[in-house]
Amino acid sequence: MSDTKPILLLVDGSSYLYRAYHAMPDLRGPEGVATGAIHGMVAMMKRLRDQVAAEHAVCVFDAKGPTFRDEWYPEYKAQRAPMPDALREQIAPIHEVVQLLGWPILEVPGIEADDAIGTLARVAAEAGHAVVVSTGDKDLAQLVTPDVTLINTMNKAAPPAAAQQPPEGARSAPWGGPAVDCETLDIPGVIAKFGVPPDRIIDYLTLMGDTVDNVPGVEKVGPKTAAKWIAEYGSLDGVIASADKIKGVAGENLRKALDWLPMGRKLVTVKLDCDLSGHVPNWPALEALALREVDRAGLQDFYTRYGFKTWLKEISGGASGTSKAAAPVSGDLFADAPAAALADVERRYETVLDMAQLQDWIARIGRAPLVALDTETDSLDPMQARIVGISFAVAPGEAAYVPLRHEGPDAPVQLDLADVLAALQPWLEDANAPKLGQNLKYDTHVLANHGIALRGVQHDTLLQSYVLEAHKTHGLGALGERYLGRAGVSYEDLCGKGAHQIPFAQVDVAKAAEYSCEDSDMCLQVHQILWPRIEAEPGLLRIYRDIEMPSSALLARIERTGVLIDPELLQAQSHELGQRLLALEQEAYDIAGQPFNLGSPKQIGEILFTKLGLPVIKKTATGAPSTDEEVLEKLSLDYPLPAKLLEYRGLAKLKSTYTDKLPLMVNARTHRVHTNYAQAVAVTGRLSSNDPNLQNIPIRTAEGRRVREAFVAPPGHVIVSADYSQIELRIMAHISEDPGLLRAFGEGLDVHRATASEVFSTPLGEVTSEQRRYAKTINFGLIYGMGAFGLAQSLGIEQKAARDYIELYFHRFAGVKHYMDSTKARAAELGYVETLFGRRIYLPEIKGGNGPRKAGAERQSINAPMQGTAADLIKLAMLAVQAELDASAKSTRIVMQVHDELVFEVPEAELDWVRREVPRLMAGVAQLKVPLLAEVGVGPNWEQAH
DNA sequence: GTGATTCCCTA
DNA sequence: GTAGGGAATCACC
Repeated sequence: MSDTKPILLLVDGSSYLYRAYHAMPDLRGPEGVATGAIHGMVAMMKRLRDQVAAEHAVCVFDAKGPTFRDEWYPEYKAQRAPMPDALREQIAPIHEVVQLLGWPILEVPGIEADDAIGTLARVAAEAGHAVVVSTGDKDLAQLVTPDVTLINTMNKAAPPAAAQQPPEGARSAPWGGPAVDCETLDIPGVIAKFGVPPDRIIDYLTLMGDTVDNVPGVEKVGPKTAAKWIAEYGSLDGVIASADKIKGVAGENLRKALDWLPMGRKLVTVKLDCDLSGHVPNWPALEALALREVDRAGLQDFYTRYGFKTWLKEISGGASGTSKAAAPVSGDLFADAPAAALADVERRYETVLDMAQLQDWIARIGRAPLVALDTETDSLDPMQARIVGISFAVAPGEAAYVPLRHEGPDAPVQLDLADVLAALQPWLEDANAPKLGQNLKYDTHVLANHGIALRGVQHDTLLQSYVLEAHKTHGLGALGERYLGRAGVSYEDLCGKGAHQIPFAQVDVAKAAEYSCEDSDMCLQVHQILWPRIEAEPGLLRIYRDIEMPSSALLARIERTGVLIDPELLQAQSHELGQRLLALEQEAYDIAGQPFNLGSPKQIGEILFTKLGLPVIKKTATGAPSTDEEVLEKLSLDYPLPAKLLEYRGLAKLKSTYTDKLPLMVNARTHRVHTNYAQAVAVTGRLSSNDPNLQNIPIRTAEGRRVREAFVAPPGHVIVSADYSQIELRIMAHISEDPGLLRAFGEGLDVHRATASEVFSTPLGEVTSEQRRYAKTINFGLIYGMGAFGLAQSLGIEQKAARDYIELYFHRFAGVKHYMDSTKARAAELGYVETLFGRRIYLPEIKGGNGPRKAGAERQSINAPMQGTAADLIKLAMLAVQAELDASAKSTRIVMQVHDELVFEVPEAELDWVRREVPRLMAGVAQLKVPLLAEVGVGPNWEQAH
């Protein structure tokens, strides 16, 4: 594309409407009206203006009502769901604000946005313009010519006039073209993405069809086959001409579709000769489409009405608010607009190599209202990692990197690590010096490894993103991409990956500085976008400020404490397990008549089903005969080998995952095991634990439980375990207000027994253990959003019988039934569910998903509020308990959290206090309509503390 | 070496 | 039926 031609920017407003609506959280303005789509559109239109140096532009929308395609084909778009009300009511404001932002808009009755864009693109190109079409719709790839380029702004944005390099870190597509997420499509780009050139896109779409618009193609033909055929036969006509030569099911389907294809082609072809007179002044001249100045006063009013505080501040002349130095402006009103920040802010990154420079930066971070920091280290293990360098960002674009332990022939002489840390220590440890970072729990460990106690942590972008949209990814690269329009250099770009990875210390200092400064810088800028969004939502603010931020610091402390294990005991168990495995292996070989790998499901399948001819009970996802526990259990009733395999599996699992592994995880310095709690992984708000996972230590079997004997207390101490009793059922009772459940918990009954008593109409005292077991399974099923199928499976009964039980249950516990129905309905309406404390869990597929996915989302909508509220409660409990331990200067330490259980290491002298206070604090974190109950156990090890 | 598959441990 | 982490095998590069 020529860089001298004037640029016309065409925006496919309709395609972005939907995407803005679905991509944005369900934001609400001051009066509770939906603003998510408006917000998304404004962000995108602002960003587009910044990124494309266009003189002329127009935002095109679909008009209401039928178009010529409906006349050709009445079923056109017939499948499409009506526009959601929450979006419909945002259309008028979107039109308004797009115009206020200076854009001409175009909406022509009877003409779809695509056709208007196609026509404008053709006319403009003929008049000597370079045309940029911004759309999320792949169909428009057919418009691409040397003068017409497509960009997809929601994903990736780059000025189209610039040479198009795939972003660093983008993987090559299989055919060697630019990565698919580099969304600038010129002719080579289209070929790379679709496998066919732009002038064959129509043919390609015709073959595939378009389910969204309800245009059929050839059945079973997707992108791969369509591209393959076109490559082979040159064009759709070529494919049609060779239809009888094409083999297989696809060929048959093609022959069936031959009569349809001409109509399909007509429908997917964008019309390039629409009459826009009367809608574009002086059509076909384009002068009327000049991009205008923004209407400041109008925008001010608009932003006020819809509660867009950040933009309001910005347009009212306020700077970013964080920095003395506002972001340098490139002559555009919106240059420091959040969504455009990183691309536009001039970068002033420094590499600090002498003491004077360091002192200067220490002064700057001391003055700055909020500083982002990031440590670079030599290890991913937070307890081992040592600093290689550290960076700070004080304002957008202003950051410094202090290299400390870079090695190699080209590495410059660097400041002494100890000197630098000593100089930084007062600021790092100053609780009144506000700091932020991305996952500062990690940096807290790293600094602690050097004897520095990081304080003054006010924000963490990992947790901000998690609180706002837990279901998305929260890596800094992803955040940069999502909110700043660029991902930045990735760690892999810098260090490589896998076996080829080099230590950070061997990275060139200049590159390391760029990377580290960019990370801190991005973190600061992402914060400027996310923090206002959290602040604006009282529920989310509470979760973030009162739960997640303090939990992060506490988790760092718990991880650092670690837990003492007895490696010798585990090694003895390993040895014993090894002996028994050896024996089992031999027995299995004898029965099978040959040796085979007992660890290989595939080989087990061959022996069991092929050689020995046992019946196949069920198949795996790939169609192979399953050998899982349930299957082997069934088979072991009639055959000897499956029982051996079951026993082998169980013991092998214990040995490899636990008794072998845990001793290897003991930290050489502390002689303890330090897990890592991932705070932003589980969408419901739970923690997860890894390296090692201490949340899945066996308990179900006596065999497995022995592993817990190795989790011990040091001399003079005991292990105390405190766990919430039936916390999720209690939460269900609270939310549903079901009288039966409320009463059962209120009276302190055994809830499963009480459930059985109701369901089976049996007096409480006469409930059999089997009835109780059924009730317990039902209760668990309810928490998981079960259906009859699941219940039948886990009880081993007919689906019909399971359905009867469920019906009976809902009859007796009508409040629970009502809760299930209303939470599903609410989730479908809002697209998310909430915990008692206001944590949000988005369920995108409850609206958009297909059958099974939608059903899955409905189950999540039932489970997530319970699991999530339980997660909130135990986090609050941990904080409350630790606060009390600190306040009364106790030495008792929290050593583990296992979802509804807290494990403590307690000096014997504090045992009485802990037994009394911990359950009291745990029960007191919230006042529900049922009491919370925490049960305490004490022992020399974790097993005996239960 | 890497990623998918299968299996299994926890709340 | 919910939410996680992880080991071993095996086909692939």
